[in-house]
This record gives sequence, C-alpha cells and structure tokens, in this order.
Amino acid sequence: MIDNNITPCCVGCEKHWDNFVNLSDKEKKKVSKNRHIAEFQAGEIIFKQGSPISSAVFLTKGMAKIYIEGYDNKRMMIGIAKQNGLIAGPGTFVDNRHHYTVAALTDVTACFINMDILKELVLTNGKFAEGWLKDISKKSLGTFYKLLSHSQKKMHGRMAETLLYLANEIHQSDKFTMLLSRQEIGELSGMAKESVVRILKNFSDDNIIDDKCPHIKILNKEKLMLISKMG
Amino acid sequence: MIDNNITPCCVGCEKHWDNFVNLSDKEKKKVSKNRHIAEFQAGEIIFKQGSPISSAVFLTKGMAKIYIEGYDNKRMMIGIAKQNGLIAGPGTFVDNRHHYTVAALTDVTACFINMDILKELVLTNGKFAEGWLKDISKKSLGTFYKLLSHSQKKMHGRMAETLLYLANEIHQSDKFTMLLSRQEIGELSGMAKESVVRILKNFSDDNIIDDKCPHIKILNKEKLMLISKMG
DNA sequence: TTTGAGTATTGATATATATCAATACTCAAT
DNA sequence: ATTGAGTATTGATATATATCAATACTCAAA
Repeated sequence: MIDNNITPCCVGCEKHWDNFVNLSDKEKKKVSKNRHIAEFQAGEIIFKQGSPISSAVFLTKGMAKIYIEGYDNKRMMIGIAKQNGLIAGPGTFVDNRHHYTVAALTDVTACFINMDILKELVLTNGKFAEGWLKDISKKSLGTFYKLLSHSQKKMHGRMAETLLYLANEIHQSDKFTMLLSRQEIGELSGMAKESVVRILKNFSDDNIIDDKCPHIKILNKEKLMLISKMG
Repeated sequence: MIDNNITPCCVGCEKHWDNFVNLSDKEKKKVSKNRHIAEFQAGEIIFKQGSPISSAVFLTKGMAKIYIEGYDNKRMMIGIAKQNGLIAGPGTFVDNRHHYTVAALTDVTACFINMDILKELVLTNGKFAEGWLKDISKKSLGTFYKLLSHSQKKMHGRMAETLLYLANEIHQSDKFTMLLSRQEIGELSGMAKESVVRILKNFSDDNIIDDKCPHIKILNKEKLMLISKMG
C-alpha cells in the first residue's frame, strides 16, 4: 500500500538515517522530494531477494526480518531491522540487486528514498560518502563475526549470542516479547527448530532465562555471555 | 624488512589498487609520497589482528593468506590476497583496528600507503569514495555468501567451492600448485584437516580432480560446480 | 644415510546436530 | 463447544563431522 501524501520533510525528522546528519538542509529537502511512504502488515514482504534496488528503505515504525533464501529452500536470517537503519544491502554498489529478502515482523511503516539521489550525494558530499562507508563497514563487520560464530561456535554458544543480540541490539532490554517463532529463531541462530526448543529448555532449567513462551527474560546475563563466548 | 628506496611513483604503476583510476596524476603523486615498500618472506606476518590500522596494504608481488584468529585457537581463513587488491579490512572506518591477520604464503613485496591520506581523498574525490564503496561492498558480498555456504552447505560442497575459488579467483587456471597445507585448506573451507584429506581422496577417486600432492588439476569442472551448488 | 620435525594419511570412535515421527498445545473460524 | 491449521514439544534415530590414535611420508639438517 503506497501512499504519496506529504509527510514532514526529512529536515527535522527524528527517524532518518544517522548518516543524514551529514546532509545540509538543502540536500535533505532534495531527498525529501524523492521519497515515498508505504505501510506493510505483519508478514508482508517489503522487498525480495533478486529484485533490482531502486530505493533505499528506512523503517519509521515496526520491525522487519532480513533473510537470505539459500540452498534447498532453507532460509538464513541475517538480522532484524528497525528505526534509523538503512536497509539496502551490499548489492547497491555492485550489481544493483537485493541479496536478501526483507519481510515485516510487525506492522511497518517504511520510507523509500530514490537510490539515484543518494548515490549522487556520494559524489558531491564527502562527509556523506564517509558516513556510508562507515555504515557498510559496520554491517560488514557484523557479517564477519556472524561467519566466525557459525563456523566455530556450537549451538549453545550461537543461541546465547542470539538472545544477547535480541536483548541488546533489538529490544534494549533484558525482558522482551519474542517476535520470532522457534523456526525463525533457528534461522537466525543456524539450527533446527527442535534444537531451538531443547536449548531454550536447557537455559530455562539452568535459570539463565525465564521463558513463558512469547515473554523472554534474561535472568543470568553473565552466564549467557560466557556461553556465547565459549560455546 | 622495510626499505624506503624510491620505486616508480603510483602514476603509471600497473599494480596499484583498481580504485586508483579515479585519482588524478596530482593525487597519485601525493599518495606516492606517503608510501613505503616492504618485503616479507613466506610465513612472515604482514599485519596482525587487533593492531591499529595505519596503512592500506597492497601486494605487488606474491600471495598472502587472510585469516581470523577465532575461538579456542582455531583459525578461519577468509581468503587469499594478491596483486591489485586493497587489504585493509572492515575496521578502517569503524574502530581503526585490523580484524584479521595477514601472513605471507610466498615471498611477498607489499606497498604500504598512509591511511589518513586515502581517507582524506574520500572527502574531496567523490569518484574515489564511490570506488571504495564498491570495493567494500564486493568484499561484503563475498563474506555474505561465505556465511551462507558455511551455514548451509555440507563438507563436499564447501570443498568444491574452495577448489573453484582457488582455480578461478586465485590461479586463473584449472591446473595449479597448491600453496596451502591440508590444515590450511581446512581453515579455508571450514573443516578438520582429516576431512580435507578424505574428501580430496573422494574427488580423486571419482576423477573430479587429479591430486599429485602439491599439484592439483581440475578434471571435471561441471561436476565440481554441481557439488558446490548442491552440497 | 640417519635423524627428526612437520605434514599427510588411514581407520576407529565419539559427538554434535539434523531428521523423523508422534503428540500436545494455541487460537481463530465455524 | 468443535474443528482445524499452524506451531511447539518430546523422544528415538540417523548422519555428518570432529577427534583421537597410529602409521607413513617428506625433506632439510646433522
């Protein structure tokens, strides 16, 4: 559901991409003119792996899951997107294709900004280019350590890591409502759904977490960090 | 062994970073002034994970392995570096630390270019910034698909992929001399050295490769690609 | 030409983890 | 209330893969 109604311009918007601080008001206004707002219901796909990248996407409300559709119909979830973050992916400057799919986990409001405008700004605004380099580098580092984790950690370590990611990065609280199904937690932490169930049960039995199904509470964060490190 | 002797300036150098095409001769000359050449013997470390990034590194001769020193003293090799590629890593724009170690596989000549100079050019030369964004994005995509591979492929698939990487990307030939030990092949493909031996034997028995120990020849590339895709 | 240190190979075994199958739960629609 | 579809849980089993242990090979140095 796309609507083009005039929402307040990027100037003064609290929810824009962090890197927009490097834009002048004039540049922000230009960006605002090439912008569309769209709303998605939970479950709907925001963009699809393989499709061309025409816009950068920012969420102004809600959360979405980012996942690769891999071999043998198996999915690998990269992470969860929310406010303030650019969602565009590593294809932007390579083949102009999305390398992952993004789907709404909750009801979502998304802001689409014409990618050509942003790419032009790279050429004329050095600070903005630098900010984008930082942004991509940070994500790249994230992928890096996820690779290390998947290669070297065992299931308990990866699950601990995933819980810490959800608490620290996504919900900013040790007590949160789990948005993901067991299947999806498995896709995020790289294991079968049955293994998710068993390991969460282990953690509950050991009083590391309190898991009243959609409500998760981390009881012993130190231990979780230890398991994540060693696992 | 560092030596500061005057080698021909970056202008006209065949071996420089692809992204240097976006620099003017004046800019290249400036870069050349902040440059050092160093030679390394096979086995020597070029830079070390955790150390601060002061320079961008380019190889003008030889090859080097790039690896993360992970948990439990286990190593994960990211790939092999050679001519024309920037080696600096995702820390450059984040925490200014190397996130992997680079060690010479053969005798290596490396060109060190002051990183501050290059970072300055991002601010003043939009094309150069864009080129760097492309470079990082490509590497990021590589890490991405390596992550997918490690998460979803089985050993045979990963080994096939590794052999194709060595043939296509590194040696540009289906017949090459293996620079890596079985241990190192394992670090690159994510498996134990014993598994490397067994799988290479499988491939030899099936006439997919010819393996006279350091000399590898790919006999059936189609099959190898199939195994890589399905494995 | 022997020694020795590293590397490669092979077979036996242990372990982590996925898969399969059965059952239980949850909750929206009838 | 009853049905049904999806999800969660549990136990049994299969499988991929690592680890361990023993032996063989390679090649530089004594």
